[in-house]
Amino acid sequence: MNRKPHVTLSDIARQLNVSKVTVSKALRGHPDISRETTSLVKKVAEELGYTPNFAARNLSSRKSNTIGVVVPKIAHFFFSSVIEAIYDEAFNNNYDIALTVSQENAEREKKHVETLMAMRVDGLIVSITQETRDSAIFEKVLSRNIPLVFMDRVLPVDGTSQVTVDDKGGAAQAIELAISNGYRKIAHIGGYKEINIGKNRYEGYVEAMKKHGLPIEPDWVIHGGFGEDDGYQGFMKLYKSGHMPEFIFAVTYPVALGIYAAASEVGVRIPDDLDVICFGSASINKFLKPALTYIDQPTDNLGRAAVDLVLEHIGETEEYEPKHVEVQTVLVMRDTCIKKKAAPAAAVK
Amino acid sequence: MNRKPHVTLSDIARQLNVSKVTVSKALRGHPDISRETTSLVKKVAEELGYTPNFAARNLSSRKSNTIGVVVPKIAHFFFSSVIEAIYDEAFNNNYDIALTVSQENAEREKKHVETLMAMRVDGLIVSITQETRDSAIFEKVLSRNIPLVFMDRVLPVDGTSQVTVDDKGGAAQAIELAISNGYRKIAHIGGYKEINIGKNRYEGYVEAMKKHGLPIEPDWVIHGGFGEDDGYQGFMKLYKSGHMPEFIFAVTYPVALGIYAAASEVGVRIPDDLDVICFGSASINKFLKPALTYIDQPTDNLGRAAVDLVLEHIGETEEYEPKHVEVQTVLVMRDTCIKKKAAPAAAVK
DNA sequence: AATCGTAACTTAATCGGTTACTATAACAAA
DNA sequence: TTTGTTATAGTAACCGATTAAGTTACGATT
Repeated sequence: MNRKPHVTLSDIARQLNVSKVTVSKALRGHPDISRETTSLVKKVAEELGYTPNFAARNLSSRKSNTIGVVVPKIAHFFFSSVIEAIYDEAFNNNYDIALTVSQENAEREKKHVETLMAMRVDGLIVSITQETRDSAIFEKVLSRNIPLVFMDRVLPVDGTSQVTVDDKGGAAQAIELAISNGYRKIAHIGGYKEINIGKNRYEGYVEAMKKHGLPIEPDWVIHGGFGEDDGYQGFMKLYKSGHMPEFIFAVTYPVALGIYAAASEVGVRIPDDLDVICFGSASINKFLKPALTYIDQPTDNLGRAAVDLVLEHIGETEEYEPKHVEVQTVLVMRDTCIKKKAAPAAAVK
Repeated sequence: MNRKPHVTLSDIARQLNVSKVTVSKALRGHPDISRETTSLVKKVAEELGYTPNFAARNLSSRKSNTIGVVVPKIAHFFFSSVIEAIYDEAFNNNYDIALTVSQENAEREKKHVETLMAMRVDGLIVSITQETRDSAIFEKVLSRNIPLVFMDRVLPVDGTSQVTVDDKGGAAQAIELAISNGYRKIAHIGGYKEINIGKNRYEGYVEAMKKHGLPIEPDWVIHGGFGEDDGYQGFMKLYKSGHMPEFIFAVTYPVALGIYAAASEVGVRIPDDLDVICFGSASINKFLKPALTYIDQPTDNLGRAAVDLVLEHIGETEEYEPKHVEVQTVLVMRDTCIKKKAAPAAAVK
């Protein structure tokens, strides 16, 4: 492709017989330049079809006005919602977003962080992959003094800020509801224990169980990934053991869907034979039969909080104080996790 | 924030007592530089923690190695899937993606295109908003000789390439299936006629109907947006008219979901009282009761084809030839749009 | 009248690379 | 010996902005 040369500040300057600095300042509304000159410059810029060159601007000003984002997935209700919020919040603050997708692959994640550093992003928002264990690359980010905010899925690295969901509290709330509805045999199909959301949701489950003096059967706690397939496998493991619980707390919405799929395959009816609750949701939940009762993660708040927090850090001139923002969850009642054993043969559905 | 100064080529050069050009070339594996020097340079770069400065690189090389993308939505199965494919395909070709989200807002869309031009993206992939009618900004892109590929939702602009789905053919296929299953009273809740996907799916419907000599009732064709709410409203309009069809072809999956919601609200049973088919799907379709039979849009192919096409255009040295790639659809049978009126009281489901 | 302040610009340097030439040495070919 | 190649590296200019540090003119101040 042969490109037409782009219009530059100098082109405008030449046309008006002023210096390019004058043009630069005028376009940025700098008070040095008189009203008339400014409007003249703007007029000519428009006529010539001037488009600023961000590379040049970033290079000389040493900032990109961009926030780098690394997420493990996009085609997933939780992340796509959060990302939409991030874009919107950044847009409202006149910041650009450089989004990258790690595909749950730690190596890609590392590459992306390097790319974003090369772009000299002003700050970074990261949600780590399922498999991320090494924090070296993030230490490198910190050593460059680039504000780093972990979102939802965090790695314990000193000096980083975090925006998370109250995983423990939300999980406990889910279990409390199940118990108050009469369930005792409660299983948990959870995520990896090495990552905060897996660990904390599991702990919330454990705490609530203990609080009510309920035993935690080792084979009723299954740890794995956060996807549909993990839910499917988890259910099958429980099912094949022949030792079925009456209730399952699923670590994510996709995991719950996997449970639905597996259950329907082997003829286990939800919620009659087995009841379920889960952490997170999706827009289509209302079309699910039965619709899942769930612990809602306010994706919009999460995204906005993450952006606000990096921006805050970017604004701080000195070493910034790491901060931990925790977003509260809300229990949303739908068709599952309902009262167990209503008056026999008189259940008013 | 006070940032540490970044390591530059000159820092490495000084350390090794060579010129920065040598370093630059070495790092890029230029044959000018000997094996030993190259590996020495790379070693020192590593030790010093060198991170290239993309702004500087882009500025002097006059290319960004980035493809700009503008989509109307993210938190939507179709787009999030396409975007994931776009990211992946770009990654495999060593290109970066600059993603922007217009939120179905033409004004934002325009701003985003301007930003991407300012970033000097090497090419552009755009899926327009529902409301985009003005092509001025896109003409501007073309006048700069920046390859522009419209994806899925296209605007008729000379000189642009397109990657679309065979909307007309897919729609016709859906109608054919309905007719072959015995339906005659077929309605269409469609999108805006001003935009290709709305227009072509509508035309596919019309053609198939005409081909089979079936009348098209004016009040059985409803044009609107592509969201859930549009489906809900569309159904309600049909319902309130008292003149109900026996079958609806929905222009998108969300529209079909809206129909489901409205139908269940007023007690119309799907597929018994009213049967439905739609264009597009979502990963959760299998959990829907009844699961929708649909015209599948191969999102992965779409995304990859779009990237491949821009890259092809970017690679062309001369004026490029606009190209139109059409991705084929696949009819996927699920629980709806099944044979009507099977042998009475003997329907083998 | 000398000094000052300020509005409105301009000059020069710089950001961190890349590109297009140029230079040098070593060795081969003639 | 002369000329030609080739491998390897260096020089200088430039990409298109921004920033810091001057200028200039002119009315105000004392």
